[in-house]
Amino acid sequence: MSRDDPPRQTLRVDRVVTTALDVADRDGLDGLSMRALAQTLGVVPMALYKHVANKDELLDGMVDRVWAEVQAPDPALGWREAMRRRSVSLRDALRRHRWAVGLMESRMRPGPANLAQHDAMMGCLGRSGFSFRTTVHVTSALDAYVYGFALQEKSLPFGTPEESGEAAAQKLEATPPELAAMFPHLIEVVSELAKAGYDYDEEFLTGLDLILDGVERLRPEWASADRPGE
Amino acid sequence: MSRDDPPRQTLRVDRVVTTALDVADRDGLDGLSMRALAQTLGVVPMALYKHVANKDELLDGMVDRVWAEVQAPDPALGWREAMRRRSVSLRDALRRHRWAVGLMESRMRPGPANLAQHDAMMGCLGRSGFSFRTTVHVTSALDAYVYGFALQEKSLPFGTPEESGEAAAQKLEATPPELAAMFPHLIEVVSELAKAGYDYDEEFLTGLDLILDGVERLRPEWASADRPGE
DNA sequence: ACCTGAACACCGTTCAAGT
DNA sequence: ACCTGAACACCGTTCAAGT
Repeated sequence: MSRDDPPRQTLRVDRVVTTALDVADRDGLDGLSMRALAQTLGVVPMALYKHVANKDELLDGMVDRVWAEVQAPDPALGWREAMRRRSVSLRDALRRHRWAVGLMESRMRPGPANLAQHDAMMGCLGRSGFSFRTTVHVTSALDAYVYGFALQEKSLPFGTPEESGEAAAQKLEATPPELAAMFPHLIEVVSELAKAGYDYDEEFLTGLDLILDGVERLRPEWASADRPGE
Repeated sequence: MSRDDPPRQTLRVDRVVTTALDVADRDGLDGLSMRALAQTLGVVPMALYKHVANKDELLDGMVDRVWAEVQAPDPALGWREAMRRRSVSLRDALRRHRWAVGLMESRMRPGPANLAQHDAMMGCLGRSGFSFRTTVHVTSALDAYVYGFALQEKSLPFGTPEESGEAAAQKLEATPPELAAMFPHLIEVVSELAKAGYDYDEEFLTGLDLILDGVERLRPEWASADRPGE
């Protein structure tokens, strides 16, 4: 645990993690090898192992960086707006770092930013009158939704509604008629999408608000004041 | 495209994919190397390449097997029960094949079972009076939720509520007091969980029903008969 | 205190042969 | 038609050595 003796040391670890994020953002998780990272840093692969114990510890550090980018819920906004913004912020972070989606909840040693983020969630909901049980339900439902949405979004031909409409149209055109005949309902929806385009932002917010509506009904009545004030 | 000339051929591919599923279920996606798979099949690694073009095509086949395990929505049940059961079925499949969570929607060439499943979704919702827009919203919200839930569940110390309560208790005990002081709300929730345990099934269904409630309100009024009958 | 080079046990995949 | 062996360009990581 010689983590905090010489300040230069910490600085180096930071640089390694920062560069690792850059590499993963650009080349994906597959493109992030210890060797490739070392080369980007202008150093021999083995030099990295003075700063991180192994690749897993590097990933821990990277994931906590992403957590640090997520805006904590602000109780001053009222629980609903606070949850809404933090969910949007989490999705945004996962869009900036697509490689992270599958890793955010799977780390066995959650970092400080991760803990702080979850503590803020619990605090915000508890203060707003949610019971322990309901707090857990809300967190579970919201997080599942955001992770799942990010997971789907990650691999789809992303971009503007126009671009995704275009992609749907091409897919449609490339579909042989005998296949189209087998899946008429799917074809119908895809051709609607080809015309109308697909707006991920709008889609995300629709589902998010749908869940928040549901959460509202889980809330105990005695905490009916929507504004904070403890 | 010599996929269907000799029946022996197809049989072999099936066996390769089946075995690959077994290996991945047991050893995870990391444990599934072409070399390990070959060894399990009692064959030299290169022999596999007569049956699948490459590892990616193998994964395509594996993912479609998982899709085939997912119960298609049955319009005879009414849209709500149909959606509910298919969501539960999808989660179950993802629990049996934890390696699949990140792959279900990321394949560029969706297989027949995948297409059939999505066609059934669109058909069921369309028949129940959902507009094109709403059909897309419902599918997006439900799927995001199921994938995200499965993603979280995948890595958590799974098992019975008692086991997860136990795990929470241990985590709590291992937390140094100065860390606990920094995250009081989180600690509070975890200690509640340690007492009460965490029931994943109940949690999943709570969120699912919350979303289905929300979907109900998205439905056009003119389709108010809840039973099918086209 | 930090960096290096050689080495080990792995990957997916190509290519030229074997039967 | 199917299987094989050797090889190539990669992995993460250990270990002994260098400065």
